[in-house]
Amino acid sequence: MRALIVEDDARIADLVASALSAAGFRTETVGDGDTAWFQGGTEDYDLVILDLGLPRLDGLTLLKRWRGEGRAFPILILSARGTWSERVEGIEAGADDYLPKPFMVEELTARARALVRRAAGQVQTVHRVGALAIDTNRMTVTRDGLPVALTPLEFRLLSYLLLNRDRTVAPSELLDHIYGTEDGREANAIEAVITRLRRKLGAGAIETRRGFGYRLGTDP
Amino acid sequence: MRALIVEDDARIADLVASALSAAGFRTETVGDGDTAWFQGGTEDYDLVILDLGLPRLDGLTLLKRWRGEGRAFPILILSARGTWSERVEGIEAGADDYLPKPFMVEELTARARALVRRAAGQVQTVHRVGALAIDTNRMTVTRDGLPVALTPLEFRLLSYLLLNRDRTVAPSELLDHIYGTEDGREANAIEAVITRLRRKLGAGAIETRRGFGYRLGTDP
DNA sequence: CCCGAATTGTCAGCGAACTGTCAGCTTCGT
DNA sequence: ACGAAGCTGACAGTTCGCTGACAATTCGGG
Repeated sequence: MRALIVEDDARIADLVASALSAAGFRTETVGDGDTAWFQGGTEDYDLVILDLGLPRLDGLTLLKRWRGEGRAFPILILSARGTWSERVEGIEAGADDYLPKPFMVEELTARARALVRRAAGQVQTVHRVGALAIDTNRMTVTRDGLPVALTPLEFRLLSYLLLNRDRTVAPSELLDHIYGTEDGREANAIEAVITRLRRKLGAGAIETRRGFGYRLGTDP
Repeated sequence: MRALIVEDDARIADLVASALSAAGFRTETVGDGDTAWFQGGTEDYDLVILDLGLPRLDGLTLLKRWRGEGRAFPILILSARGTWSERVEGIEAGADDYLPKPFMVEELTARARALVRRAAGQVQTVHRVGALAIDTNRMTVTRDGLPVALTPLEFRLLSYLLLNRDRTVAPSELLDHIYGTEDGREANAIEAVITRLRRKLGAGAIETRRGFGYRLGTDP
């Protein structure tokens, strides 16, 4: 889960970032509208937290432009001015939810989760790769139709490979994405997880490209 | 099955309309209280979805007027402001159910179906899961035919798992849905309720997927 | 208004599952 | 054939979830 935080007040940005991190998101923060426009236009996020009072490019304008471009990520608006008409305006412009400041962090994380769930519920979440069927919504995996029990870490790793199944993913990249920005594990940790995954999914499920990294196996 | 959707936000109205259509309803949408009052007064519906924040005629007033006229269709209230007192007020005014925004469309359709069934006098609200029979209308549970006494909290938790029985529900999601947006409990509170439920329903009734969450046991 | 019972949140200890590390082995590319 | 990269089994530290006990809160009745 990747979240973009668009907020010029550094204190609030930090608050939001730590709250979302605790809720399982990986967060990136930008402080002005121009940068946000660029980031949101080129990267894919699962959630965007958008402050309306921004320097250089107004939040509402930014929102409309993104939607005009067909960007579909869920957007949650933060605003100091909590009037009803402004809320309606935000929703009409394509926001998915609206939270007036000041807010409780619990409420923020609760709504963030709800948004992501809602967005996820509307897309097809079953992906087939060889003999595997991976349901990212129910968080289940079957192999030749039989359910396979994965641990959370294994599932996260598999999901990331699935998300990038068209290319080879370097171990260092896996380290970055599977774990938060926490303290560093030895690179070998990834290999251990790969081994455990292969034991459960079959040897051909994940292929190694020596010197580069891993990718989902195209065939058994 | 004919449903009237009273909602001024076009995006939400569309969402609700498509969800109900998929659930087998014929839908009509109106965007303000006056028109709704006319439609609901002259036509017969099997279900009305009512937004409280309406232009021209407030939702609650509309509801009371309809009931005062003897209109008996089931009414499901949608509201952004999810306070408990408001919910009580809506129910007292004659609403049959209440759903706070943001909501999941699955939950909406599930409740809509339940309302219609209830109104039709078909007591088809008994769900069977393994040895359990759960009556969401009379709020009773039997295990192998013998009644089981659940506390309100236990029943709410069980109901939510029942509503989402096809997937694994994260503890944090349970926290969000079982309790209002009230002050935060420790996550451990959920575990305590689960333990008490298992003692009453049998160990296999609720299964744990470590690291992911809970789901209703498919079999003993 | 007070008392007792039922309900429900919190805490601490325990056991099991998860996962990082290490050491030795295998495999691959040159 | 050799070295580096990757694999894997074993092991141990840590986390996660379960549960019994207790406390706080709610609710109903007298």
